[in-house]
Amino acid sequence: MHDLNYFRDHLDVFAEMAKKRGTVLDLDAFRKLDKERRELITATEQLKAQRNKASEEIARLKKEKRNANALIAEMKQVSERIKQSDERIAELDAQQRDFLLTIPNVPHSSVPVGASAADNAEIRRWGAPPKFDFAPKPHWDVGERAGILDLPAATKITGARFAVYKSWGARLERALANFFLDVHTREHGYTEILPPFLVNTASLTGAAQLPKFAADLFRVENTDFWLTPTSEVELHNLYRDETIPEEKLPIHVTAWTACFRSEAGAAGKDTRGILRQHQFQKVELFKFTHPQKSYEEHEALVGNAETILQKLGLHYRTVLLATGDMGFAAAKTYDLEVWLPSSDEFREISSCSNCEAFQARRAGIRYKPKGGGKSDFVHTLNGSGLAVGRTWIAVVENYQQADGSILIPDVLRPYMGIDRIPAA
RNA sequence: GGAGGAGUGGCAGAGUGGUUGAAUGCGACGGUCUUGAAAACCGUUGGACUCGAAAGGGUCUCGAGGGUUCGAAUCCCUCCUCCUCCGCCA
Repeated sequence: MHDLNYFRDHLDVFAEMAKKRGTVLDLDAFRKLDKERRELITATEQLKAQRNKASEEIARLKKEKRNANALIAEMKQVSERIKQSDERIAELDAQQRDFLLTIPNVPHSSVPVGASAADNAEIRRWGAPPKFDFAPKPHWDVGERAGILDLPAATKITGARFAVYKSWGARLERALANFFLDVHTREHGYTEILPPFLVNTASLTGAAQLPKFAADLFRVENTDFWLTPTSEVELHNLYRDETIPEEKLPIHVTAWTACFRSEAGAAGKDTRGILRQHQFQKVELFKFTHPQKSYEEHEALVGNAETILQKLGLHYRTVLLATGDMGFAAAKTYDLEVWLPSSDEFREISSCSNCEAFQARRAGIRYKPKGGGKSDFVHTLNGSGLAVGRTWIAVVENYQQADGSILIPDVLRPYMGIDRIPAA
């Protein structure tokens, strides 16, 4: 959500931004609503001041045992008017809030302008595609052949877009999550968090998933609980409605959770295999930073995620998303795309965003400057470090062998206890 | 799930309809004293929004939301959270 005053004073900036992101804003309606609201607030506060003064007066008259009936009668009228105004103001507030909540963040000036993923800018590549003396198979083939992935079983138990991992496949998933957390906590200085997997409406609104993206979420019936779509929600809300002393910044946290997404708009997309699931695991990186440090922290965060891919020896590229391809809350986003040899393409495995004060404002997360002074909103950053399921795919595809076995990258061997998943 | 109890400022803890945004204590900050520190003493000390160039005004805020009233931290209703006991349970 944007700062109301800033928004009001920079409507042209937002019109321009909407154009870049490919949406339209009804700014005339906003102007009208805002004008009525402000005038009404000013008038009502004057009435309240009058009432407060009269209340003191009444108290004094009563103390002196004098008659205050005339004043009380007058205030009765005033109170009635205040009540009506307050109701109208509440209506206008709600309308204004609803409007502001649906406006996306303003892209940073370094973000390429463009309507779609085609306009994204490749920043760098690492490594090289592995060479095969046979045609590499897609992960569902490799997984099934090695007996580590059972999709029919998942369909029976739950339905489409769910997976059952078996034997070394289950072990690999667990090994990856542990490895990620160990690197981020031991080498990158993040504090490990294990949060709830169910979150409430306020948390989702604070993290900018609601009200706009309800259709992408699973909700638990008859409760205010939703299945978390990403632990970004939980980590962000760790400090909701809190003011953090500046000397505690930056705060770096990481969490492993399951993530649940309805994939409402993805019918027919990536239906084979486990690339796009209703449930997947992810290790998330999250930072609360001083506003002036957020862009250097952003680069560092992307580097933290890249480190994982490098340690695993997986070929990948780093992409700067264009305005039209960015998420709602982001001001700037890098995606990491890992090489999948079966389809000869890069696929997203991490998305690292600087949301600046956008989420912090929605959730009321401030910092108090060292020398005193006015508190201000922190900047928040999030990134996958990494998506576990997609890393599983990348390892299985990139390290598959002609005989159907799968080599284990060196860094994972202590976690797996073997150096190769045998062909079944 | 059943029965009780409680939610007040950074913390502890008063306050049950009228100059109470809130006593008092602790903490924190500034000062006096001291070679330095402690102790003692003096003073300052929530936040959000808003009008104003500033000085300085104003509104809101005692878990949340509603209600009663001229006026609510105080009375009523709903909800949330925490604590105690019982039951159930990984």
